[in-house]
Amino acid sequence: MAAGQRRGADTKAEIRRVAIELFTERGYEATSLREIAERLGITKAALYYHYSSKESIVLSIFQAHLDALDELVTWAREQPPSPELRARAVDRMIDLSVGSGMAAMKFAMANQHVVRELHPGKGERESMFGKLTELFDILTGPDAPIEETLRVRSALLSVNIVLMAARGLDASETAITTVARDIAHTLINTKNP
Amino acid sequence: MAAGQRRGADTKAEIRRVAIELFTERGYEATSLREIAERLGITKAALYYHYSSKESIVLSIFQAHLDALDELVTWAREQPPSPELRARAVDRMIDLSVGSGMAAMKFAMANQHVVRELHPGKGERESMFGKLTELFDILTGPDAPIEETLRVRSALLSVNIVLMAARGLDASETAITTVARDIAHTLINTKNP
Amino acid sequence: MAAGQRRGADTKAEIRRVAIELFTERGYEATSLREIAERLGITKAALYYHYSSKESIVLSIFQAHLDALDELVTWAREQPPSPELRARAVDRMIDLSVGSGMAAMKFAMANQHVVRELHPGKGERESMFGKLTELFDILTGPDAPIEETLRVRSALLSVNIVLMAARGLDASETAITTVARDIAHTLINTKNP
Amino acid sequence: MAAGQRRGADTKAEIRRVAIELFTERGYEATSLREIAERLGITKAALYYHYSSKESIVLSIFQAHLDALDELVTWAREQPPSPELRARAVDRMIDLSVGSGMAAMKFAMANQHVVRELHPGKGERESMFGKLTELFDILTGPDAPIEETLRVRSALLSVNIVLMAARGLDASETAITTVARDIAHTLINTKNP
DNA sequence: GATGAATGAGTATTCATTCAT
DNA sequence: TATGAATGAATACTCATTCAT
Repeated sequence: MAAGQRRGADTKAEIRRVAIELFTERGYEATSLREIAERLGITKAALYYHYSSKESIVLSIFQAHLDALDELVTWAREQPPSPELRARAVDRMIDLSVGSGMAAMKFAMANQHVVRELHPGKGERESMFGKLTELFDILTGPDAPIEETLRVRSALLSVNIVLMAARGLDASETAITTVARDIAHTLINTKNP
Repeated sequence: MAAGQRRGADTKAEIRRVAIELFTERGYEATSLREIAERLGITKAALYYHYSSKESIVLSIFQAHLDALDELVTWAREQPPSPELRARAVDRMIDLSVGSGMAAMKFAMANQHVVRELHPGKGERESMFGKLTELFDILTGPDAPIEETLRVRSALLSVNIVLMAARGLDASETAITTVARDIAHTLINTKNP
Repeated sequence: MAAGQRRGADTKAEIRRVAIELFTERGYEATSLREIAERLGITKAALYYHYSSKESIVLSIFQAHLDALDELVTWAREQPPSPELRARAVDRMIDLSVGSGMAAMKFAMANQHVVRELHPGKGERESMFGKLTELFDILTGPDAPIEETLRVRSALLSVNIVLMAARGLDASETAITTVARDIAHTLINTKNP
Repeated sequence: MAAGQRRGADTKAEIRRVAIELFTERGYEATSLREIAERLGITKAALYYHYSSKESIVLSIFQAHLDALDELVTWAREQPPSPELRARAVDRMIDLSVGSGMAAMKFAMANQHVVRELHPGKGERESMFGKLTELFDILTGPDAPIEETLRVRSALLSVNIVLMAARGLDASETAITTVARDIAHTLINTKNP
């Protein structure tokens, strides 16, 4: 009984925090809004006061990451094709995963099909995978040998693999990105044997 | 009239085929048994004739992969610690992903939390992640520097990253495993700079 | 800062106007207070400053109409039974539907079950249908043949049918009441063939 | 506990029966599927086994009526414009309201906005109001005086008014249609005074 | 080897309403 | 005169599962 503004803290941010945690741990569909609400000690209806849908929570988690990726793609598109472009792109890609980007990254890996269907803006190209693909294509032309293509793409995804490797290991964020950077640079500098 | 034995083909296998496809594309929870049944032109109840639960379908998809991993771990455990152990383990790991193993692999990546909770046998150690962790630990002792640990683990997971890189690219299985092998060996042979 | 007294116009009347419009078009239950508030550019809570409940909005729309009907019934009750009573009652009934009465009428037709449950005063007799029934009974005694009863009642409801007929036709209020009056008088002057 | 086919009777028809009753009495939105299920002694999920949505229940109630109206319109469209066309159309219109048509009619009056949004087939013209309008237009050309138009339309709707008049009166279906027919014919034969 | 009919527990979402500010 | 933040109860709908036939 009795409604009104009870919690002083930023409820919206709290929701995001708990949601990303549960979505990542147990999966998006396997996490119900009831669970999120319960864990926060609020009602489901309160969630809806702050977010208009389950999907909109995900979007709010992802928007910053998506924008950053966008900026990276735009930047890459404008670079003249040079031997160092790959190296710099790879570095910037890894930079996306620091701080809050890391959480977004983990969420994305744990919920690939959700991310795949997440078109925050208007069209197709707006999706995460659309943007990644564009970046891939900028760094390896269409007639590069498949092995090279795969290696360069893998370099850009190096954080992902290290993140998987780090599960259960409590490695610091620094350790993770350091190794990822290392791997990435190794990959783009290796020629096929 | 005369219901029963309609489809001569192996219905059980058909179910598995469709299920793995949908589970991988749209996610385990996001795929309902109704969808699987509809796509096969049978009823939900018929699914239950062949499989006792949704989870048991997943298990049937995974069992072979799990057994193979088990065998690999057992083998590794018995090897004397030698410099080539890592190389041979990495190769065997990649061998797990050929043929039907590849589908299992993809499913696992798309549904990590499902796999994490899948204990076909009795205890904790029986889970996929439990086994992987054991393998990890065999190849890098507990006092290896974190960077080395991460790199070796990443090597063992190289197929995963190449699989992610290959999305939308129609690379052949051979191309994928070749690159994965390449990456893996590069990783275990690189010393920290 | 400085919240409060923003809209000079009569907010209460504005609410009533929008509410009756939406209630009539989309139905009472199908119209949420959120929609009304949004269309007015105010908050739901503001609605509650002006009206104590959703039902009370309806009541405020209806009260005048109900009072007028009340007066008509009281008047009819006191008339000596004469051959012209029906004619005059029918005319007064149609007079109820001019001006703001027309909107109330349309609302009532579109939301019959809401009106049926609307007892602004105390008892049963206070409801719109209770009052109408009383009027019906005054004009046709209990032993009139059913056909006559139906015809007289229909005469009293003639505006309703013309209103239904006029949908999508932009007929003037005058045209509508003229035809209704016409029909009503025809009905009470026709004997069963 | 224990599922399976418990009720011998035609559950689908039972659902329709109870639904139309409640929808008409209390309104479509004001009637929940829970209420319908409870009154039938089944679960909500059982409703969904038989009908795919709340709307589809309404459609199943309405389809026959809609088809009959369609046939009437088609017939009217093909008739040569003759003085008797109106009379015959009006009669056929009233015929639509006998038997199960009467229930559909009552439902339609009590839930006008639901019916208005019910497009069972493809386009706009498929809606109940679209069809009615077409019939209206066939019987009164576009340049008929508004009074005549209203009167003819009212004639076609005569059952509706008598139905409203009959509320609380337990008049037989025959009495209702007889009076409606009477009124209708009176209306189309009256010239403006 | 399969189906038709059902269930119980759950899901995301919406609504009218409240109240401290 | 209003609003921001919340609630409790409901809603339509879906899902994995069951079992008699």
